[in-house]
Amino acid sequence: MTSPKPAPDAARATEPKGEKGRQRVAAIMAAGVAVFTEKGYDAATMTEIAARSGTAIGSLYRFFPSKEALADALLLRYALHVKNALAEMAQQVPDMTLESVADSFVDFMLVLQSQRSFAAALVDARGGNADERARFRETMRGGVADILRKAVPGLKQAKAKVMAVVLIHMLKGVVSTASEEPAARAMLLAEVRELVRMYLASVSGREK
Amino acid sequence: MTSPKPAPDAARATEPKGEKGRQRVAAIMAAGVAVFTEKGYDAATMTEIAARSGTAIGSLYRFFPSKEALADALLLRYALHVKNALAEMAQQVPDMTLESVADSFVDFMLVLQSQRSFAAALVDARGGNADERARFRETMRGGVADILRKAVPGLKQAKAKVMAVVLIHMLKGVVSTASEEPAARAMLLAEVRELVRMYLASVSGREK
Amino acid sequence: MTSPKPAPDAARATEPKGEKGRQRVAAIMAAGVAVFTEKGYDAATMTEIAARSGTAIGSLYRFFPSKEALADALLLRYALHVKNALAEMAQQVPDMTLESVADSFVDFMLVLQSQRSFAAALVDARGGNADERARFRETMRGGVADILRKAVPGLKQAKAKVMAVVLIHMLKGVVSTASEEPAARAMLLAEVRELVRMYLASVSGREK
Amino acid sequence: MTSPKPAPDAARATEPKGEKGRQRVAAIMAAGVAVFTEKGYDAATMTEIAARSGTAIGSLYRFFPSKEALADALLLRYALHVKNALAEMAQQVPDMTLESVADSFVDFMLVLQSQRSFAAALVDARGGNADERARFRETMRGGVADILRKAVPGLKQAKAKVMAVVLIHMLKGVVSTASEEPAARAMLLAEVRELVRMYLASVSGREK
DNA sequence: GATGAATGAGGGTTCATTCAT
DNA sequence: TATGAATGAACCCTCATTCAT
Repeated sequence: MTSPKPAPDAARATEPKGEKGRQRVAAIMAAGVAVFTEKGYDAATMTEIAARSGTAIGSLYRFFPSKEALADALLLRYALHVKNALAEMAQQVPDMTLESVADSFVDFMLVLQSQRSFAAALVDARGGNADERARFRETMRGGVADILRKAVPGLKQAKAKVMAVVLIHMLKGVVSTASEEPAARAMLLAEVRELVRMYLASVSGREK
Repeated sequence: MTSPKPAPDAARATEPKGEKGRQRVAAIMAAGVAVFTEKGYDAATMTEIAARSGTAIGSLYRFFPSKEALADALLLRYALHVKNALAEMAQQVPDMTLESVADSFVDFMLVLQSQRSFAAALVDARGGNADERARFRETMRGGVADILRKAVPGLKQAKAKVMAVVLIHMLKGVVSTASEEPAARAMLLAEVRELVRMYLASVSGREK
Repeated sequence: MTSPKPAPDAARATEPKGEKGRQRVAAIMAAGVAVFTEKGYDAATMTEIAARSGTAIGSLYRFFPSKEALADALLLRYALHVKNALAEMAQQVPDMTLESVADSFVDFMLVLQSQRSFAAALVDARGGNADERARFRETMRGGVADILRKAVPGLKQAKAKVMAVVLIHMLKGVVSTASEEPAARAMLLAEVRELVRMYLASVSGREK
Repeated sequence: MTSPKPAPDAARATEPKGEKGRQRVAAIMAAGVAVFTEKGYDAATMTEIAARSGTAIGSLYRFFPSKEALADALLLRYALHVKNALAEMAQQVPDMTLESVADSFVDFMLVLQSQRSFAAALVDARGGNADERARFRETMRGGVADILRKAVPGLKQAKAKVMAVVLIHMLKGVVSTASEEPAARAMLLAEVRELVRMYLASVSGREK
């Protein structure tokens, strides 16, 4: 299911030869995440991404043939990251209480954090390829739904899917807290944590 | 706290003289909402907004001295709208059960719906002035917190504020459902409704 | 047959309102002819055309929304010019000897001259829209064929068409002479003149 | 008159050492002809020429220090080709009738055909060095003029030169036919053939 | 010598904003 | 005051050419 060529045309040139190339690509992607996050897809300029990554504009285009291709590659990488993290989490679910699962979800978002906020700029906005965005959403929902079904025995597939959507949305709130003041932020996180626990607990009861 | 000049420089020229001027401004704002919603802040062009509102580009600039000013004015008007709606809701809270309050919140978002999706283009994205966006957020949070404190006697100010932030985030999920298929959407809405009820109910118990 | 909107999308904005606009368009077209002639379609730059016509680049694009549109408009105008000139010539043919007709063809090219050499840059090269080029060629061939049939009674349609193609090609030679030294040029023109006469005379004999 | 270094700076590095180098150069030139023909001088890219010839871009630049140098070298080679062909033809002229000579000219163009159409991309367009183009033209004219003087005894040098120019132009028409439909093309070729015969015959009479 | 990654000037095009009419 | 033609900075992207390996 995880083919070696994940995205046919997303990042045509993301496979540099030498070590140097890899570093360059990494620098570009880092700068891309930064700029897309700060400015959003439209307002981000390839020139700035090039400058911030210490790359000549021409070089940037050698690795990513278009702005959209760069956004897609970034999104794809993030999607893979998330997918793996969710898969890993899924394996540990059997040994966890429902509460720990809830907390794990929140922690999961906290870890993604910075990367996540950039994803918001690309996924929720008009950034990059629409298919790529849809694919990403599906990956995320599927992964979360899987975990839910393992955490809550007897949970029906359809119900899990719906819950996943709602849960993911709630978790996005975790990321939003980043822009709050530290004091307020701590309280917000605690509140979200509580809410997520409550949500999971409630299903367990309802689905029983 | 609410000074008579809510937005210092948001819409410097929004005070037209005659009836005609008011119509102009209304037409421009309507077109602005439409175009910003469809294309997002960056991709929206002043030229199109002018065209759609039947206004000459020069006239548009007489009323709104910049693209950002237009976005700010739109946001401000929306904020007022929301503020009033929340205030109205606040008055009815005393006679309502907690459950009805929860439902009202969801219905409130469903009513905003279309306007809301445009706000997303401006608030959550980088559209317009940052201060204006912050002000909007504060208005929203304050209004919701007020309602919460009326609905849940004994709820502390600080707690109410935190809950408001979380609740608002949850409610944004209502708007997101607009992009889902009808069938899935109905289920999602029901789920969110349930969650909001649960959230309010839980506080009532806890805070007691 | 000559509809008021000759080319549906060739020069969308070539109809300026005021006298000033007309002057501007004229200046742009003149500069366009000059630059396309000197550099050829590909090497010509919109920036230079703008500069030479004393127009800001943005203004140039108001009148001609793309480089191709400009080339097409130029070609269209030239085609119209040629069409009219040929039509006019056709009317005079009945009263002319075959020799005068031959000379008229040559003179016709001499008059076009400068315009013609630019057309070469657009018609014979890859300049502008392919359809536009094909249309132009057909116009030219049709016009010349008509004249031939009037000048040579009994000339069959098919034969006239073939002759037109050959004749047009010969006449292009008239334009090429422009790059020769004056002395050599005069001789060349005389030679071509003679050849054209001979060509027409020969058909008269053959077709008789 | 024909110095051993015909083109001072045309192809500075066209003298490879080993057999391998010669193959390289041949491959590059072949690819150059192909790409220039297909795309025209401007649209042709050095990268594509390198790729099609299986050469690294760096190597291509070792042999041909610039795009213009490559075009010039190609043109030079073509000029030599034409020169030889004309010289060969010149030797056979004494035993030929004027009609056969005329036909030979047409056949000559038909043989060049493909190569010729590429030359058009370079000679008639702005490809490569202007001097190189002038030199090529002179070569062609001289060769044709020589043949004419052998074919038509008593033909004066100056007259031969003028005729050569006209004749060459007519012959270019042969190449243009390539873009016509087969049926039309055959008729066109026949017509041109007839015209060339007529032209040569006419001089014989006049110059007598 | 061969290679191809790196460079950056320059090209076509858009659009927020201004200002003469 | 209303208008919309005019402006030009800035954007995305290409490609001839260089040079470190």
